[in-house]
Amino acid sequence: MRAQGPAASTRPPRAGLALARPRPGRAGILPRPVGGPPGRGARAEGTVAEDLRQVRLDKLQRLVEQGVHPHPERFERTHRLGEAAALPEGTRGVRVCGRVVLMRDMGKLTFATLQDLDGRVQVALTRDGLDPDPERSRALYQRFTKLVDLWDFVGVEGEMFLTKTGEPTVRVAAWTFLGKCLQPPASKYKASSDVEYMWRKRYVDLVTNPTSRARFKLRGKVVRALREMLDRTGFEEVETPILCNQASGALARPFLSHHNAMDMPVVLRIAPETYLKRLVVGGYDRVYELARCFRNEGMDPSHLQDFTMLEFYAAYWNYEDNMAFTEELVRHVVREATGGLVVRRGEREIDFGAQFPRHTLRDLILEHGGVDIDLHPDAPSLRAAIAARGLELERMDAGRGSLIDQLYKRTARPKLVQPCFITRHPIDLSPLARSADDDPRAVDRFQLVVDGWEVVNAYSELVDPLDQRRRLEEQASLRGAGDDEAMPLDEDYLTAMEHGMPPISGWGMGIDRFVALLADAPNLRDVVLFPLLKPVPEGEEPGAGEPEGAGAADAGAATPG
RNA sequence: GGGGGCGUAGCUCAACGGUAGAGCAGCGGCCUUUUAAGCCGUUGGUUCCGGGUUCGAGCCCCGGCGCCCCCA
Repeated sequence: MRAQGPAASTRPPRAGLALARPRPGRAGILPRPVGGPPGRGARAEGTVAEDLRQVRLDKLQRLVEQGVHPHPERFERTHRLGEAAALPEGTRGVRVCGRVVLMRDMGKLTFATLQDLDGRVQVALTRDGLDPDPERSRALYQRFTKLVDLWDFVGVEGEMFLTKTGEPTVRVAAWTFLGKCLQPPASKYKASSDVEYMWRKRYVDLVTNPTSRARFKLRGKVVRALREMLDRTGFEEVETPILCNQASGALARPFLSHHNAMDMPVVLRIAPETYLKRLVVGGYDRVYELARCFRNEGMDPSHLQDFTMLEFYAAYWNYEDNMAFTEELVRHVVREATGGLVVRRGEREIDFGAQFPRHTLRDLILEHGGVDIDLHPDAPSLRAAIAARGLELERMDAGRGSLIDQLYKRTARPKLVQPCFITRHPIDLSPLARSADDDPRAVDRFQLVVDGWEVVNAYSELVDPLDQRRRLEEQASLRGAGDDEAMPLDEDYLTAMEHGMPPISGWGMGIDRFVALLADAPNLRDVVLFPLLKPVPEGEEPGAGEPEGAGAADAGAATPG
């Protein structure tokens, strides 16, 4: 606030109105210790950002002094901004509101562009057009040009007209202040390309970046279309627990937490699967859940620790019924959400219109990796074959199922660009899937892979409680041996199964992945509103330079070493 | 875990180891049809943090923080 005019140091508190004031402990008092570094003269207090903020606070103050409420309670609009922009010339009584994102002040005429989540419209204010009385009109006009900043909210009322260049515009007869932006706006027109900034400050990203707005709009459409078709085909939506006693339904490590009142450990679910299957026991024969799930695992562009999975279960279906349904469902959603069946992804085009080809896992690995897994019924034999091909896998000491999985991910999956189904997974990797009638080592399972990403995973469910117990015991022993991805034994689930299950086919889709595919987003975090990031102590950066002196007291343990 | 990259004004970005700059935003002024309006003037810096090398560091070295990408 140096040389910033008279407003800098005077901020009389407004009686009655809770006006924001500068955060305590920020600007102001910066006692220079005696032994401070030479050369750098006494700095004025405050950063540029704080100065800009103060300018806006002062404007808000002046609005209040003019009798304007700093936080009005409502504004009745007749149209959203995009709707208004489509209105015919001459439409009267148009009331619209939104954020001011552009302003062009030409003295006695000012154009501003208002923006909301899905549209924009230009408005025009003139010095003489805001009140019959010239004096009052001028005052209202200046209130706008002097006291409204970019990113403030305003409402206007007026008539649609076309400018010389044909732009639909509201000729403003009256305007209302609706909210102040105290922070200096990020940008007038250029969206940030810094992903960290986009993720940490999503609210800014949404204002500046039309691509982001489109992605989240697409996400909404995808979810709506999924729900719509499931509801229409007789599925019931339910909600099952996120906090659980044990993690089951997938091979993954859970997040751990603790329930204080019950003094017991809890985990966050890694999948809703076993709960939904309990519901099938209870009579829900078509059931689904849009389930937030949590897996405490490594991070990469196609994995989130906190993600959304859609699971559904259909009694009396097998996995082949489900594959047919999946193809319909996916096509329906792609068409509803994108308007077509061909999706551009980077340089590639992905065609959801064609029949999805079906491959067995064995064929894919044979084709791309040169190993025939059917010739190697046990781990040592398969391991030798892999080594003979000169392939290095991350966990060569793993069991046969895991070796197959690694082999597939390494050799075949990256090559699968167009949508395709993969079937016949090894039983070791599918402890909850029904084994194939013609091959006890394989299960009745399929995955849908698009552009190298697994989007859907589904199978004919294992409904035999005795077989289930054997397989879970196997998993439990793996667990005992240190594999913390293996599944723990879930007695309650086994008991539920013993009450009887019909044939079931279950299905799961990674919503974030599917949306990212359709949105051409390189990273799942681009389709999650607020992805988890490490915190950055923002603004409260202590220890500004002086190692000794009074300022050090609040520094605490900010920087070790 | 290994390798590579990024971090400079509110925002987007410059700056051979030699005085940290531009555009936009902000502030003051002019301007009644602009479209990232224009013109004149002007303010604004902890170069992510901490050490080191050097006469001199945004740049080189070491350590740390945050983020991205790739590999196992």
